[in-house]
Amino acid sequence: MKSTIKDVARKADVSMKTVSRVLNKEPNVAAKTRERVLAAAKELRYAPSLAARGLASSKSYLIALLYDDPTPSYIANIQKGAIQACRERGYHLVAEPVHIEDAEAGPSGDLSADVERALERLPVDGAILTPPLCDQGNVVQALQRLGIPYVPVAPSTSHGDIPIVQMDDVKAAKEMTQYLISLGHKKIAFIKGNPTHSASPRRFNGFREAMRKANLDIRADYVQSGDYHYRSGAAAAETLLALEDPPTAIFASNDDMAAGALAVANRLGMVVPDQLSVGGFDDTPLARIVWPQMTTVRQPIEALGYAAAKLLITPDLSEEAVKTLEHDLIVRGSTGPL
Amino acid sequence: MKSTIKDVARKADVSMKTVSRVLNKEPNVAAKTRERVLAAAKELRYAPSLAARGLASSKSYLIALLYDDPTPSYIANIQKGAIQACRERGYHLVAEPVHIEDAEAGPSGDLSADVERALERLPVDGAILTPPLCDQGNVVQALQRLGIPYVPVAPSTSHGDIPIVQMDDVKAAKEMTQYLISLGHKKIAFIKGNPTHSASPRRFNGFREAMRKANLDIRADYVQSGDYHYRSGAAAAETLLALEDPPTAIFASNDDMAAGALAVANRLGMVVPDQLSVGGFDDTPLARIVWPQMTTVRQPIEALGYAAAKLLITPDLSEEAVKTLEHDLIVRGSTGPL
DNA sequence: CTTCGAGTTGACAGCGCTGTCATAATGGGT
DNA sequence: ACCCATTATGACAGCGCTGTCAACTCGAAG
Repeated sequence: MKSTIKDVARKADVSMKTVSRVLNKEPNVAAKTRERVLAAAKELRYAPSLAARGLASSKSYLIALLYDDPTPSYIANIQKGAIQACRERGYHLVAEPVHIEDAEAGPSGDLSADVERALERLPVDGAILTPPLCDQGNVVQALQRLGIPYVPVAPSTSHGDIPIVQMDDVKAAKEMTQYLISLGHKKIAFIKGNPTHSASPRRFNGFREAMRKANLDIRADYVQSGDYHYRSGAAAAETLLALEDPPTAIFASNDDMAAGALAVANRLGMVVPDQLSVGGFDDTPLARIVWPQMTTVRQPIEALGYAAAKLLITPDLSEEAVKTLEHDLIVRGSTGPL
Repeated sequence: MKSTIKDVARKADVSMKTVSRVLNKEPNVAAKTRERVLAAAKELRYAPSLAARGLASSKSYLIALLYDDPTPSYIANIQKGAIQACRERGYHLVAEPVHIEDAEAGPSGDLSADVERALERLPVDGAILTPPLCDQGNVVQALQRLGIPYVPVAPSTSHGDIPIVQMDDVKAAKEMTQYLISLGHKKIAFIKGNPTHSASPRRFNGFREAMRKANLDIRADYVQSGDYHYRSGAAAAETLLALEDPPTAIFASNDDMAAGALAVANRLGMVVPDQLSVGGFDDTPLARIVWPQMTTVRQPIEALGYAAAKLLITPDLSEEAVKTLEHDLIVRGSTGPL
């Protein structure tokens, strides 16, 4: 039923090794031989056994995606991109959720144990480390101890010479802010995200830079703290809009919080964007569901996943260590001229 | 560095085979020997190589999750449950997205080719088939041809003797409807979902049954068609609320559409739930974001994934072929007495 | 016509584990 | 004390593939 290399070799009248060479695109195979082998393989519907191949070559053709599900849609997109890159190269993607909470239990780092337990039996060829895991020292150490190459996605901490993929949060936040300023807004509020998330300070910095550059000062009461959840965005907006001199624009550092702000504004009877502009970040599905549809920043999430997997499978030494992918400012109805 | 069975065997002063027996929980090993082996394995931090094990036993310890991403959060939850089941049993989960659209291109079924290409090289021990893939004949055939056991999650079509996991959509929809009726509603509208999705007719049937049972008739203009997206729910609600004799309750067959309905009601200045009750289905994150928070049905999605993976790894012959998991009616603020 | 090297191919071992089967130890019944 | 059934253990082959290295082919240079 299931054909092996041996069958193909016999059919093509060559040695198993030659078949192997053809299948692995090794050099030094006569074109004619290659064709013959390829034809035989095709006819027999031959598919190599990853297990055997892995055992013999100590490669597994497996990439692990390590994550701690904060935002499912984020991971889903990373996964989508990563799988595409894997498919194109004959690899497969195993999903490995890791719970940071577990780690808090013990000082020795249950978290890294979690990673090790999951990966030491499965000899993956590489791991994609998504935020916030990429900033967990013990996870990184576990990976290094196991000798598994990894690519951090959007890490905040430095990873030495290891290549990383990321987007430019600072620049994106700056662009959003500049866009709001260009609409005539001067009283712009900012809702910060969860400080443990590496992107939070970067987004705030982008906001700050843009404001400084435009010579607008940032009032302390215009800067609210949130935790990336809807509710915190709503709470922040309530505080902001209850101020004596409320802002004319709110830039929330993610869509959920922006949606919360939008809902509060709507409830207070404010007309968006005439009386208040609201900007978000991430371009989640929610951004198109709320009314009015939200102006936000589209992260190249899928592309990040793709780039990370690709980097793992075919390390591109020619490229620089830090791969920064482009974002987009998506202008929709929640922002307007003052 | 990496220890093998040989090392453990030497350390425990037994044969490799005995180590293997202990590790695989085979019978006929003296308790004392078992302990010795276990201790040695632990000390050496021994982890079996899945590749070698797979090659020798023609098992891969890999389960595939086949999906065609209609709702990312649905798959994310299935995946979460499935991975948990896998972890508990030393298995791993490989994610394999399959695009139905591709299949529409050719009549021969590019789709099944997609599946085959992905799985024939990776000898997974089983596949979890999520909707809507579980209703695609060619996918099922491809799996059968490859001899890969599979468990369909919430399929609409029959799968013979193959065990399936599902929830009872009919019953859940019935319960929601009965709940609305118990609040005093008689004029209840229903927004149908995408008819190609297997759950759609089931949910409508549940609604119908409950109405019939309560001797309430279903006005034709109270039944709207949607496609499970927010926008279609909004459109349906606009139609419904513009009727001369509008309904007092709207039951949308998923949360996105219910959210659309809710938004329309809010925009029209209707007070929910005083003037209109809205029920959803799925308990997505959105259900808690909208205002008022939505009454909905919580699907046991994660549990479905868990059960499917478990069934694949350890087929429980004692249990019946159809495993129906319990849902919950989650009552929140979007529904109230008439 | 020989020599040499690049290009091409194959024989063989072995990756780490488990299945098979043979062997050894154990223990209860006579 | 002896036998046999049962349980416990080990030797060995081989899963399907690839790495190593030796061997062979062939045209160009000497």
